[in-house]
Amino acid sequence: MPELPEVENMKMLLSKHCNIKINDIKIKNRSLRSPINSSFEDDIKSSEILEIKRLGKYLIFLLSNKKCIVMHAGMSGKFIATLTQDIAKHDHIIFYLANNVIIKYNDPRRFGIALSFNNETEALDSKLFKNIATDALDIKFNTDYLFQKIKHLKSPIKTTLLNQNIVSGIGNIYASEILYYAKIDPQKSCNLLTFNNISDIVKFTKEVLLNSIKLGGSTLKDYALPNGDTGYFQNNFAVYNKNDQKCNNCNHTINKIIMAGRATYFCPNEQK
DNA sequence: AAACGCGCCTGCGGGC
DNA sequence: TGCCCGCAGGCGCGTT
Repeated sequence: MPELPEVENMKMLLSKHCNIKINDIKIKNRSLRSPINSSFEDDIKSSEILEIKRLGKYLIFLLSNKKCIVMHAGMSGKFIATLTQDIAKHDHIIFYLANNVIIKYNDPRRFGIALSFNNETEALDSKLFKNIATDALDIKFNTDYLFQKIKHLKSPIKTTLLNQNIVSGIGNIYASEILYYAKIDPQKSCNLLTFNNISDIVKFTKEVLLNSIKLGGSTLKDYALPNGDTGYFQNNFAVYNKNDQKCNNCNHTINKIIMAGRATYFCPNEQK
C-alpha cells in the first residue's frame, strides 16, 4: 500500500477539501477488507470534514457532527478529487461536495478499510487501533523507545520494522530503504543490534520518510495522489526494486531475498 | 510470547 | 494471440 509518506500526502491533499458540506455519498461496493458499516452514508451526509489526522497508515476524519471516519488504503487504495462525474471501475466510495468537487475512493484489490464511528474516542478505542504503536514520525518514536521495544526479540529487524505494533507507518519499500542507510543487514536479529544501531535506524527512519513526503511519496503501479499527480520518491530508491544493479556507495550488486514472504533488498557489502 | 504461513482480492508482466 | 504463473506499498487470523 501506500505507506506513511503516501498516506501523509493523501492527508495533505484531502485536507484542502475540509469545511465543505458533503451533500451526498454513494457506495458502489461495501466489501472491503471488512464491510463498510451500514450507517456509513448517514453518518457522513450533510456534514463537513473539520480535520484529518494520520496515525501510521490510517486516516482519521473528524466531522462537524462529531462522527469520525477511519480509512486505510490497503495495498491499492487511492483517493481521486475531480470535477467530472465519471465513475471508474473500482471506485467504491464517492463523496459529493457542495462545491461540486467529487472525491472518490478507488481500490482494485479491496484490502482497504472504511468505517464510521460515533466519535473520535470510539474510533481510537476500536479494534483497529488496539495494538497500533506510536507513529514513526512521532517524537515518542525515539531510540530509547525502540531499544526497549525490540532488544529481546529474535526476529530479524526488517520484519520487525514492518510490524505496526512496534512502530506504525513503515511498509515494505521503506523498511529496505531505512536499513540500507543505517548499514544494517535486514536479516540481523533485533537482539544482536547495538544501541547505536537502533539510534541509526530511528534517525534514518525519520530522514527517509520525511524526504519521501517532500517528494510526494513513491509511485508504483496503483498509487497516485488525490490531485492526479504522481510522487517522485521512487527515483530516489537506494535499493528497493534494484536487485542486480550496483550499490550507490560501492560496486557490490544489490541482493533481493524473500523475508516472511516479502521482497527485501540490500547491499551485502554495506549492510552488516 | 513470539514467529511464521496463509488468505483475502485484482491486475500486470513474463514465459511458453 | 492467449493462457498460466508469480508477484505486488498490508494486515488479521490460525497454527506451532
